[in-house]
Amino acid sequence: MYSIGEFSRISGLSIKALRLYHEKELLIPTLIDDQSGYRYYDHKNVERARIIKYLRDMEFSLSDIGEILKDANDEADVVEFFEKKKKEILSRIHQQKNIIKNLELIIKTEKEAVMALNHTEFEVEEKEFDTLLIAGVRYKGKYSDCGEAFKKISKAMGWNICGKPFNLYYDSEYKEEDADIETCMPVKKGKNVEGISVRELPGGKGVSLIHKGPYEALGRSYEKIMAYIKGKGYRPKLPTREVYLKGPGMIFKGNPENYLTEFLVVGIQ
Amino acid sequence: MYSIGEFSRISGLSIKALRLYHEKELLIPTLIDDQSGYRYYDHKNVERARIIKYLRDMEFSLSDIGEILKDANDEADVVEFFEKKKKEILSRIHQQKNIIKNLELIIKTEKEAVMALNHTEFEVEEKEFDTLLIAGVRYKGKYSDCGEAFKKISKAMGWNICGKPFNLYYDSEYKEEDADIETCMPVKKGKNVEGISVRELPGGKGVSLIHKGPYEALGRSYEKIMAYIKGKGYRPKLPTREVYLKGPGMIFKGNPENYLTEFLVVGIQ
DNA sequence: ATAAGGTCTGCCCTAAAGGGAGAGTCAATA
DNA sequence: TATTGACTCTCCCTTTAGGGCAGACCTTAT
Repeated sequence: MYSIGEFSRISGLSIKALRLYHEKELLIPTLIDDQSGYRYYDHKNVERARIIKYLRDMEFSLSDIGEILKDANDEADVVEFFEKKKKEILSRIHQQKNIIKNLELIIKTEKEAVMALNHTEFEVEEKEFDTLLIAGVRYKGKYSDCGEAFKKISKAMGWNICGKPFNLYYDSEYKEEDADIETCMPVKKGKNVEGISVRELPGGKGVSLIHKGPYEALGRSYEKIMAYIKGKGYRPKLPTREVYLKGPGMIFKGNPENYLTEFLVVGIQ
Repeated sequence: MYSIGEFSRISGLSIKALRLYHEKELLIPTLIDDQSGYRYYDHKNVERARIIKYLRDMEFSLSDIGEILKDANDEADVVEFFEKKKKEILSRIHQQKNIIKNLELIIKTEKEAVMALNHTEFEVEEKEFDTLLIAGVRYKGKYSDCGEAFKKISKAMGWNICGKPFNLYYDSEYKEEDADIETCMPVKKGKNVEGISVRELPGGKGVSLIHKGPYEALGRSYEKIMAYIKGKGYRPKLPTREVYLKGPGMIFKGNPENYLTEFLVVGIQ
């Protein structure tokens, strides 16, 4: 006969747990002293304690364990409990993996933004651009309409999206209203659906300038890149691109002073 | 201005949750009517509610969310929270995968036992046996000593074990005490360690008989297989094998009437 | 006898709400 | 204006599997 402390050391279950299991009638001491109320356990309890501990380690609830111990005398009878538990855990894992995907998306976005902030001088650069598969929605309207277009593309393309969102501007002049805009996202694959065109955007030689700061001040950087192009005698090809490297995030609006936008004129001659 | 019910529909948070978030000062209504105590929300609360819901979906605790909303104004500031959360979830997934492994082990064992119970007639069969890589512990003693030997092998071989445990009997006669026994488990790979020999067990033509019932009654099946061998004029080769297809399980002792043991005499001539 | 240490019950605490009681409030209708 | 029905308020209890603590009681050794 073991006192509760000894039995706790034997079974690896805490005293509190043993008292709880007694209360829930999962593990009833062999003897309870009438006078003192002391619980005494013997070797027959060891086996049952081992089973309970094992099932707790498998994360069965106490009520499940109660049912298992009540209904089952043989491993064969618990298989259905185990199958059910397995399914539960698998679906839990699935859910957690989705969360991780979401977390990683934001982590990655931020890391890239920090890299961009650290490693560029925000000067005009000439670069070679690859052809890019994109999903785009083209419309005439205002810049601010692009939010809705992004939502539409996100919904339609889901996990196929593989890069930063951007706008293509088809007007050769600056237009406040009624501008000819195509809102785009790079994709791995995808099909044309109502209003969304999936196609290749040609690459080639181009110039790039990263703009740091609020969107209201984009004009200055626009002038700068155009002045560079003119200075070099290039003839810019439409559409121009505006890539939103870092803007208002999925969670916070963020500080507009840290927004990063990349102007691209691809296909200079 | 929205009442709590309207705001609940807008934000997708339950009324109970909104009241809780108010109490925890995570989401404070724009106006609280002095007379009635009614909470009123406006559009400025919508954004914060969206963030809170998003973070709850990522399974952040309310206190974490409080810290995030207090300390951070920008996505960049939350990256460390996200990294930490990601680590937590990954370790949780790891743990759950281990549980699943354990569950599957028992499920598989039981399914195989059920198959064995259904598909054999418990008659002597002649079969061809493959060579088997095993880890074995050899000793002189009683049958009941094998439990400890199995524990030793399990501990040393871990996840390399790939089949049912069995004993090899090297005595040509039945011995109660001081029998020459080798306790074995099939393994995928492994090295000789103190007391455990990892090697190939030769296969070949052999006879098999499955015994259903308690170990005490093994004698009858032993006689049966020996009678068969004698009747065919085979000369049995030592050691004989006793494979424990289903015995007392990891959880329950089970019903001995359903224990399954396979006798094998491999290498008949 | 006394002291030390073990054990008892009972109460409160955790996280994130959900459920319900009983009272008060708002808005529309008769 | 009165009433009705739908909302909302606060307060309290419940969930899980125990942990922590207080004050009382018990066992065992010296």
